[in-house]
Amino acid sequence: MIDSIDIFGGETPSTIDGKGRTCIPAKFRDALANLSEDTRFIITKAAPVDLGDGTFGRGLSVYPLDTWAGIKKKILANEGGFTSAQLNSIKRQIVNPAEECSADKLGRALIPSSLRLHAELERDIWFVGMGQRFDIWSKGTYCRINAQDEKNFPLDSEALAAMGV
Amino acid sequence: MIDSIDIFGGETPSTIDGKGRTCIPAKFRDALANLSEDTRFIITKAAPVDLGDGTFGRGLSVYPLDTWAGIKKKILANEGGFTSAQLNSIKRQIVNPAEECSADKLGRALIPSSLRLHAELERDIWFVGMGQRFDIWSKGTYCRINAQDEKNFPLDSEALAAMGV
DNA sequence: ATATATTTCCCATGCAGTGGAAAAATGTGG
DNA sequence: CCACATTTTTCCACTGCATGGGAAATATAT
Repeated sequence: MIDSIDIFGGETPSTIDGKGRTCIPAKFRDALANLSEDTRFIITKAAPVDLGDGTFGRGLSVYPLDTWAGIKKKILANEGGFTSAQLNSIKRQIVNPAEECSADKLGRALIPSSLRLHAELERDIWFVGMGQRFDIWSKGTYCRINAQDEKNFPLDSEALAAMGV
Repeated sequence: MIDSIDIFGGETPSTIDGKGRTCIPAKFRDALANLSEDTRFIITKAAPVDLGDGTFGRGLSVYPLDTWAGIKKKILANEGGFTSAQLNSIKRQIVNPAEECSADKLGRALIPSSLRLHAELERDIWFVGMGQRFDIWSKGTYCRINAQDEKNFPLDSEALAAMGV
């Protein structure tokens, strides 16, 4: 059973060129085209990941236009029941930085420079399918996140058995 | 689904030159032109942001002429139901400082010196899309706001999950 | 009335973003 | 293992935005 949270999957290494463009992996492009005629998407900041050494790994999240519209609506309607100070903080962190983008005829997209800077994307990057969205990380950051995950929450047989793996 | 609150989006770094001029980012100019033939706008003081150390970050908010007219009308009609002392305070804080501006033929606007001073705009600044308006912050203030947001209300998985992210 | 400061307009320049072509790499089927 | 198709990367040329400076026009002060 494939449902709507299974749209984007898999990890794909890629690169960003000197002008900040990157080739969206073909399977993600196909998934976007599958989902809707409108293949535009929204790029924004991903939730920072605690690297365990007092620093945070920063990356980007990419949503199909409609998916983002739904999320934004929920945030603005404060479905999480936050205080107004918290809600403003959330807006500043992920709603305001969001930018609408699209791929050119060759499947490339320009990552807006402010977001490129935020995620420290220079050359080598990873695309990571996350179900209803996909994330973009610099290679270095993604390596550190993986190492931290392994140390922090090792997947032993117990943990896996609890989920029928 | 794109609606009227999605006009201005994204963060753009820029500068103010020695004459107090700044180039309005092209996408914001386009959005203004899209919205109405009259591309004038209103600049006023933004709501100060608590920086957590007893100080406040001050910036500016920019509204299309029509949008501002609607907001001003609501304020003056006291739709918020404030006491008259509160209402006067609100007027002094954001209605009175408001100034009408426009971009020159090259897309640059002169920020009135009183507002420049209020927001401590010197050289490096950020334009931040906020939906129906956009804000202008000095680079230093904007950095402090972001740092404060992260410290104060980190976007962890819990917070985001509450909103379907 | 004259000097000084402020604002507006225009030009020149550098650089970021856009698009296409083609080479290189990768995957696919025979 | 080879031939072919697709995807990804690199390269180059072009457009348009951003930026700084000079000069004209306007306002303000002396």
